[in-house]
Amino acid sequence: MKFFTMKRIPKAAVARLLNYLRFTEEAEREGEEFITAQDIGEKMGINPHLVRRDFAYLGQFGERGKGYRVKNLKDSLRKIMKLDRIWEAVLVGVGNLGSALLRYPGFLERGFRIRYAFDISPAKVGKKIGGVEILPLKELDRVVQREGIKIGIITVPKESAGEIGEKLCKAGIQGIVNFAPLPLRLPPPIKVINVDLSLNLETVAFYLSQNVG
Amino acid sequence: MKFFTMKRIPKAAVARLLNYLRFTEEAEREGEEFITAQDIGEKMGINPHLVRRDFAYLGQFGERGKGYRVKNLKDSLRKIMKLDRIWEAVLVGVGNLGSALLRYPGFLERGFRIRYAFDISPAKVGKKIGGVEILPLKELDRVVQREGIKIGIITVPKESAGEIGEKLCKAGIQGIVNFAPLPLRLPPPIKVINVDLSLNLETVAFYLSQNVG
DNA sequence: GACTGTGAAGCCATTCACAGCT
DNA sequence: AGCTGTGAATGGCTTCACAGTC
Repeated sequence: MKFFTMKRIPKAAVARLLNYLRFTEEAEREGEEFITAQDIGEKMGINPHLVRRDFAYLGQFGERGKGYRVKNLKDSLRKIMKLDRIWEAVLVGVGNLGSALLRYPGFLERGFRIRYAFDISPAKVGKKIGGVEILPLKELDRVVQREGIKIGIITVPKESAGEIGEKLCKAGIQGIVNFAPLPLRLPPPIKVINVDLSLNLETVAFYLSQNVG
Repeated sequence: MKFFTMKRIPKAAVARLLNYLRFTEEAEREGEEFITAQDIGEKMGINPHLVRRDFAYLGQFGERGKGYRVKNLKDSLRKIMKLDRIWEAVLVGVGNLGSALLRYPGFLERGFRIRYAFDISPAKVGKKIGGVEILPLKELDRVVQREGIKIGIITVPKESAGEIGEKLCKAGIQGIVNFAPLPLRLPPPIKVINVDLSLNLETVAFYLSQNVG
C-alpha cells in the first residue's frame, strides 16, 4: 500500500472527505468489510468518479475489483484529516447559542473538547455549563497561552464578533469557527470558518420559491 | 432603473448574495448612502469584480461613478432573496441542539419563526421551549398540512435523521435544514441543506495542521 | 466482471480588461 | 476620475473514458 502521495487537496474536497469518513464509520458499525466509490457516491448524491478522485488526492488505498477496505479507509481518513487525536477549544460568548453549544454532546463525540468558555458578563462568570467553566474575558489570553489551545468558537453578538476575533488571534488561536451572523475575516495563516445559522434557512427559502416562480 | 433581468444565479453566488445583504444592512445602520463593490469586497475578502458580477445576475441597480444606493440595494436583495416576508418552520427533535435552536433569537431576527417543535418522547410533549410548543411526532403531518408550513429543521440523532427527512417530505415540507451529522439526501424538488456543526471544527483542525506539516 | 486510478475533456466560477455612464 | 456592467480569458473542479489490477 503506497501511502501519502498527498497531492494538494482542493478546498471543495475537504468537506466531502469528512463526509466520506462519516459514511465509512457507518459502514463499519454495520460490519461491512469493503465499501466502494459507488456506495459512497449514491449515499451522498455525487458521482462515484469524484469519490475516487478525492481519495486519489491522498494516495492509493483502494483494492481494484473490491473497493476500499473499511477499516483501512477509516484509519487513513482519520489520520489524514488529523482526527486521530483530541482537539481542545475555547468558546467565547455564553448567550443562547453559546450555552447550547456547551451542552451539545456532538463535539466531544467527534474529538473536540471545549476546555473553557469566556464571557464579559460577571453574572455568568464562575458558573459551569455542560461541565465547562465560564471565565472572565480578560483571562482569555493567559488561559489560551497556558493551555496551548489552537481553536476558538465565537458565539457573541455580531457587534462584538470582530473584536473577539482579534482578541483570539492575539492570544495565539489559529483556527476560528464564527457563529456570529456577519462573516469574520482575519489575516492568514489564521483560518476562519463562518457558520451563519440563519443563512442556511435563507438559502433554503430562496431555492424554495425559485421552483414556484 | 431596469429591474429583474434575473439570469440564473449560480449556486456559489447565493450565499455571497445573502452576505452582501448583511453588509448592506450594516452600512444602512451606519447611515451610509452609497456602498461600492470595493467596500463589500474588502469586508468579505473577495474580488470586487465578483461582487459586481453577482449583482449583475439580478439586473442592473448600481449607479456608475457612485456605487450602489444602500436603501435600494437592501430592498432589492431582500426581495430577490425572498426575505421580504416571514417564513414559518417546524423543528423536529428537541434534544440539546434542538432546544438550543428553539431559544436562539437569531432566526426570528431574520424573519424565520419556528411555529411548532416535535419530539418522540412523551416527557417532552406539551412543554414549551423558547415559546414554542412541543407536539408529538405523530401530529407532524396534520400540523404541517394545516398550517401550510414549508421549511423543516432536523435536530434528531443521526440514526433517525433519514426517517424524519422522509416524514417531513410526506407532510409536504419543501426545504430542510438538517443538523444531524450525517448528510441527508432527498429527491428533488425538495431542497436539503446539511449543517454539520462538528464538520466545521474538523475543517478548521485540518487546515490548522496543514500549516505545521 | 468489478472496481480503482488517472490523463484528458468539459464545465462552471472567478478574474481580467475595457467599454460606458455620471 | 470613479465606479458599474460585461465579453473574453483564465483557472479550478468535476466528469468522461479508459488503462490497470484483482
